Amino acid sequence: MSESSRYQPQAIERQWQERWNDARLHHTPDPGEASYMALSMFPYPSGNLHMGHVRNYVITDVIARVARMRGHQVLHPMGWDAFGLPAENAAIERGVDPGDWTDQNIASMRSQLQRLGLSIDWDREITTCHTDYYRWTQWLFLQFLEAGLAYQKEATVNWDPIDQTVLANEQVDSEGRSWRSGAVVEKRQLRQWFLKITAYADQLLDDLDGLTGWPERVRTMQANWIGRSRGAEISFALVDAAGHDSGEQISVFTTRPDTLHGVSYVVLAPEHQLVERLTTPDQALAVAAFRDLVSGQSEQERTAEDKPKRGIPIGAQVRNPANGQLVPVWIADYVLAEYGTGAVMGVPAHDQRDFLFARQYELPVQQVVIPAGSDEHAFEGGAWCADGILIHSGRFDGLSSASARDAIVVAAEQEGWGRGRTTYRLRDWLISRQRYWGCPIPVIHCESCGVVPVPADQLPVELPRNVPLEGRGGSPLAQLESWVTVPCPCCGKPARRETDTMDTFMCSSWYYLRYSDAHNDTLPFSRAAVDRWLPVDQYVGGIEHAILHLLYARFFTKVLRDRGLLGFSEPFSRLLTQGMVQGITYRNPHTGRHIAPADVADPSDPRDPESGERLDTFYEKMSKSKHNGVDPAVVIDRYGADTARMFILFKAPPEKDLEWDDADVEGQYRFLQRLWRLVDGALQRGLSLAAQSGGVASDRLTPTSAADRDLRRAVHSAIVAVSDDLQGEFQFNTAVAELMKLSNAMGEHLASASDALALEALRSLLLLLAPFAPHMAEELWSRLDAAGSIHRQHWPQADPAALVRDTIPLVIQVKGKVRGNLEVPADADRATLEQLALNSDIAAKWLEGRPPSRVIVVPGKLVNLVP
RNA sequence: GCGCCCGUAGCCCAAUCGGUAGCAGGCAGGUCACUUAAAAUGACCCCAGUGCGGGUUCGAAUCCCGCCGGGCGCACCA
Repeated sequence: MSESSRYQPQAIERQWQERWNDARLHHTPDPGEASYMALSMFPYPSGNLHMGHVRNYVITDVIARVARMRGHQVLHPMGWDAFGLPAENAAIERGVDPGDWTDQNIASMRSQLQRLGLSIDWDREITTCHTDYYRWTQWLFLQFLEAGLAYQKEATVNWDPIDQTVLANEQVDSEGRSWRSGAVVEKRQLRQWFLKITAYADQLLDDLDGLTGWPERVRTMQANWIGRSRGAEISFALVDAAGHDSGEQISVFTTRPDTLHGVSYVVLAPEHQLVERLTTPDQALAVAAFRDLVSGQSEQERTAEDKPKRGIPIGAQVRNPANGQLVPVWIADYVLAEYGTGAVMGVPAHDQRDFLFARQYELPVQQVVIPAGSDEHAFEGGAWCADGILIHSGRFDGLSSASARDAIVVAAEQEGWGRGRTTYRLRDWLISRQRYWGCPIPVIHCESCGVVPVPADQLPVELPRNVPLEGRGGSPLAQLESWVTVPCPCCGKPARRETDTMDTFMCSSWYYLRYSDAHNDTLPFSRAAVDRWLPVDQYVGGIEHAILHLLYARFFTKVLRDRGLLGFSEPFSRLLTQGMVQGITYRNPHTGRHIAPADVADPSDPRDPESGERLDTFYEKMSKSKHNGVDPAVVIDRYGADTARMFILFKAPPEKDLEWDDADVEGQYRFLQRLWRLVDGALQRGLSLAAQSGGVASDRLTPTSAADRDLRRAVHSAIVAVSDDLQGEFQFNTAVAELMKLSNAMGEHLASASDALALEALRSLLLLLAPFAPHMAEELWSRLDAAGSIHRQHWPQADPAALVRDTIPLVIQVKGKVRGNLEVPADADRATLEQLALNSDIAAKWLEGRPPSRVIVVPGKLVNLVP
């Protein structure tokens, strides 16, 4: 008989974390038949753990723990996405070394993380800014270079004026703002490094169909981003004023070759290379003025949809290859130089943009497609953009749009004026950055030999220390003459190192592979290790990477597969995108100021502490500027990690946003205290799990009383429910609710149950609790004298016999309305159920003696009598 | 503009295949018990008919159509 005790999470959590650590409990086993990799998106080491991190890692931890208990060999690692601008900015602002700053942040975040009781194998920790990691990032870059998938080119690129570097297209949002700094990006012409992601556009798109374990919306977002459209490229021959072919051509891209006979004009992007050459002298001044006007506009202004379309003829004319008709050439602001061929054919009858343009400039509208089974379309509302039947199209008249598209492409190819072509919205990935704190691009520029890769045995190209940083223009490395000048690896003559560093998304595009073989110093990872652990069985992270990181990682995987470095095509089998953690936010609607919750005297009537004005109250993503953040450390200090974990899992389904609520945290804490007292009561009674190695002999589990039976049913239905909630879709919130339900049932029946059944219930409850509240489960397990760590036990199995009921309540409906219940034998067949229902008082009362015209029997559920 | 997701008690959330909307769960609120009192604890109670309007069905939160509200993605991509 032990003394009664109180739940004191601070003491037990610390103690168990140390013991687990000493016992190497979370050490990764050798991979086997049932290998399972659970992975959270690794964090940037800002130095502060926030609630979003906590949610991410707790979710993954529960998944890892359940997988272990189900007998899998589990790899559950963690690392740091450690290159990036915050470290460099800290260096500029405070003069600290970016490497030291980052290492300190990592140390502090690691210890914050460890307080959560995560079952992470820290032996495989990786840090992208350490040479033992980025050496391999460079090595992989050279693989891309060798495969012809990395190249330099002069291009119009996005320049972030705040962060003073270029950005990839994926890193600029639809408003033209940088994903990091929020600044509106500028366009600059620069020579930059690119990875040829477009070479994999088809695979990246087509393989999305196989990613059935991914949220639909992430797949849709990637498909939209890749933006494949199939169509044709068609050449229009230039014709001079005298009517003779000049020998030059304009090539347009269209998805609607079936509308070719309806072309009224051809439009070039104002930046198109041919514009200067084709403009006739009489139009030269006007065209130059128009081009100036357009180039002075931001992309935002230019692509705003409600803006009127503007254009100007350049004086040239071209011949429509399908019907020989001569049409004028224009330039217009709505045509983009970078997409397709930078030129389009104007078909006002069948394209809304062309229609508006033609209206404005009084260009002819020639209808060539009509709705099937109808007369000609009226053009009051706009263009007819759907498919139909061709008219005014010579030999193609009468064909459907779909077959005309094929037929016209065939004709074009045979007659040499066009071909089928597919274009993409996706652009090659711009990976060079003009910043210091990144992975150096391992190439050397030699005047005689050109771009020379740094030989693999000379990797890593180490980032020099003590570089002066002021964050103003140009690559900081370029100023370090002693570092830049090196002998060419080919010819030995003096040459210059590349001074740009890589986009940090390069580092995060392959880190998940490194975990499989984290200490390999001859390769980034061995093929055997990576193929045994990967693809990641369950990946967990925020939706903000739906395109960025997740697209790049998929691209890397496919390239490395084609290089023979790994044997799979997709890196992440299943993806869970967790929702945001939101804090309660108070804002003064007039001043727009955010007020900290601590300064709000009465939350039921929130007032501005200064002016007394009523405040708006809502939930928003936690952030410093809104004063709505909750520090995980404070919560853990007060309630313990188990409460924090339970709350976060319980409060909302994992993929939905979670509203932080202190009262609910309190409630979760109370639940854990209830569990503690429940087990404490069992200890008072003298119960012990010491004698049980594999469980209780089954004959002793045969319930002999109603309380026993109810208890056992509650236990086993909880096992079924929690197991289901953790299978397939993860529903942690309902799983925790099931634990509460079970503890309620145990509170009711445990005292009157036999020792054997009470122990079975306690044992099951703790096993089910273990992934969620690992410290408490372990502590209570040990207090009950059970052998070994609870985290080395098998997940409990439900006994179907315990779920069987003798009788069940049968719902009696009359005309679909519930009119009463009938207690019936659980195994009764349809006919019996029908008879029981018909003979019941309920039937007598509601049918008033008339026999029903129809009887619907749903065994185990209900009987519906339809009069 | 196009596409996708969501809307259930005061609040957060449940509800296999369409089958008793809450003996799923929690928070908040109320009453009572215990206590000198309070906290803690326990027991009980209160609260929606599923955003709105139609339809299909014996039966709809669930399926279909149209609205309203909120969120997200794409957006002059030819």
